[in-house]
Amino acid sequence: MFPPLNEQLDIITRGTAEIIRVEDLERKINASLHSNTPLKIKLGCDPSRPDLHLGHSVVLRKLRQFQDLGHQAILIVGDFTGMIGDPSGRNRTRPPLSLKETRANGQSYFEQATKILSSTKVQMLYNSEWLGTMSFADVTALASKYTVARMLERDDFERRYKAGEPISMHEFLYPLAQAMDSVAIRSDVELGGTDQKFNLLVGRDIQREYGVDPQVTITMPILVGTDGVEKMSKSLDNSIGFNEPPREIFGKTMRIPDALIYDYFLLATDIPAGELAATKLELADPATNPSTVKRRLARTLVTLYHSAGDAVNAEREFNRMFREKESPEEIQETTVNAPEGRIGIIQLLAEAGLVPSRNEARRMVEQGAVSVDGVRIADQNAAIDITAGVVVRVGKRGFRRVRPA
RNA sequence: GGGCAGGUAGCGAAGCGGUCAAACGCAACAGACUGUAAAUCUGUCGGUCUCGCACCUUCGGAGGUUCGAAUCCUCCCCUGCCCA
Repeated sequence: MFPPLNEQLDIITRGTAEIIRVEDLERKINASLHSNTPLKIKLGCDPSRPDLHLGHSVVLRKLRQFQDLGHQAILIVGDFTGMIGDPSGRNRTRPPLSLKETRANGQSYFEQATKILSSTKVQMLYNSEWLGTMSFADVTALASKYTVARMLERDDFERRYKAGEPISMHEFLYPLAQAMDSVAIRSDVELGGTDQKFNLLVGRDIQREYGVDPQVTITMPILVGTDGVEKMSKSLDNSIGFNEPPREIFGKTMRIPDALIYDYFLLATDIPAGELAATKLELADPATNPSTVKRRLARTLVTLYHSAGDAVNAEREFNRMFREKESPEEIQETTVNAPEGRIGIIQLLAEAGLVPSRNEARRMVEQGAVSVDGVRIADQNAAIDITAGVVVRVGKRGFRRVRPA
């Protein structure tokens, strides 16, 4: 039922950043073939950030490949650590979650992840199940198996330590907690981004300490965000989410720097190797207009998360807005109070929710970013007649259809 | 427990009694140019209006001194380093 070793290795190796160690992987695959049992492939999920984006898809896609080879995918929801939160002074962006929230987020994670994963060969577990029952003595015993010096090997810790930035004790516990997950489920392989390398390796060491055959760690390259600089992340606002509407996925993709086109094809789509190579050549050819390749990428991504039909529509919409410079077909509507049908432009922008403050509205008008029904409004005191309903635009992408209340 | 150094707008970082809504850099936003790319140039970047060198709310928190405080004092909270 499983493909032969070489075939498996070929697929598993493709696109990875690092495999530690390949010999272990071969050994495990052979054992799996021999006993006809699937390998357990672990992937940790962060329930505090339940919106999946293309960055997550890199590693999920790899997991999917394991599933297709007949192996068992195991998603570990880090609800236990999620409930503790992150009380370290610097990072208050991770408020503790309630049990209910972590379950809801876990469920949402699952729904999104199965846009890529096969929903049949996947198991989802919450790590509070085993971490929550550990006593302080258990934790101490676990902590005794790792040294501070080794913890400080982690780039992130080392940097912060040298820079005099705070590191809370519990942060040292996180890698150990993750490692306990690997012990608990006896994972054969753990997947993660290259930024997770340290944590994954701790898993190996701790498994060994607890008499479990150490997992193979496979790291995948980090997908750069739409800004072309930082790693893709929702909080940096440079991500493209699974759940975003077709138009957004298409538009955001078109806005990525050209240099990223190939990486996105490589890491975030599943186009065949041959096509990938052709795309590389195409991009290297000075006669190619990168925007045509980028359009193809955008269509591919929309198709992946929605449908081919949605991709066509999204592109048409895109052309309409930016090539023909017209308003989009569907615009969010609001109503605004306008005695006698007229309203000041500043008031209008503010009430329609197109700007966060009236000062911002003034600035936008001043800078020539505002138009009503396609006509630029340069006067802050302009009174707009909205009795018939108007389309108000701020900047490149802020549209709103406004009618009198 | 003791000593020292710090906590300023999204981030980094000046300011150290008035001319501070607070220099500068990054990020962000808008305009021009484009392929809604990048790069570049220009402008903006706490809030309100009667748009003024106006008013209101900000410089870890709470009080206080002063005509006047981000700047001085007191207490508290938080961070780093050193000593114990």
